[in-house]
Amino acid sequence: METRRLYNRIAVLRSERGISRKDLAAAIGVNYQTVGYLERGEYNPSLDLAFKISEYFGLSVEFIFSTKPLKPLSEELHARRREEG
Amino acid sequence: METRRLYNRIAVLRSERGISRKDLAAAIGVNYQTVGYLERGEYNPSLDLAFKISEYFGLSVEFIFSTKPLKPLSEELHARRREEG
DNA sequence: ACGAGCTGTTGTATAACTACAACAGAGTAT
DNA sequence: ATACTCTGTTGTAGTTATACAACAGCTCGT
Repeated sequence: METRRLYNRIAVLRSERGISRKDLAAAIGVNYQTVGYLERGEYNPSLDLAFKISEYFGLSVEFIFSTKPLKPLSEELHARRREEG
Repeated sequence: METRRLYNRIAVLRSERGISRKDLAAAIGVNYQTVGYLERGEYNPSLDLAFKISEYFGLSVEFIFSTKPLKPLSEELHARRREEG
């Protein structure tokens, strides 16, 4: 299968919560370099790992990972506030 | 990483829609035996493939795949009807 | 200036996923 | 009975994901 490159919000979510790659890696049970690979998009996580990340952050898989480039959270939230008050 | 075995509803969804493994495989761009492996839970899909399956059925990744054994759709729906009318 | 922690990168090795070919069994239709 | 489709299974091979070690660059605090 010609693997599509997927996009994700791991770096942002991690930074928002002020945790290091090592912390996240330990929490989800992978090597800390693996987190780096994922954040840089050098390869995609397995579905199992995607679920672990999703569970850790308490967010859906689709919120964290996407087949299309992700807009910054700040933009999305700001736009929503304008629209809906 | 000791990979967890994940559960999925691929076989049911496919059967509901009356499509064969070959049809599904062609639609999502994998070998038809791969669909068999996934349905039997012999291995987990990559996140990319999980997204393709999700897109194909128009259902969320979490609806199709789960870390815990999935209740039959019939049971879940029936229970909901009882509760909510 | 120095040490400590975080990040990016490179390299090698193993495990997991996917492709592909081949065959057997069950079911269905002709 | 024969042909056909679908499914389950086995085997081999290639690609991708993960582990682990090592090192360089950066920032921050001392």
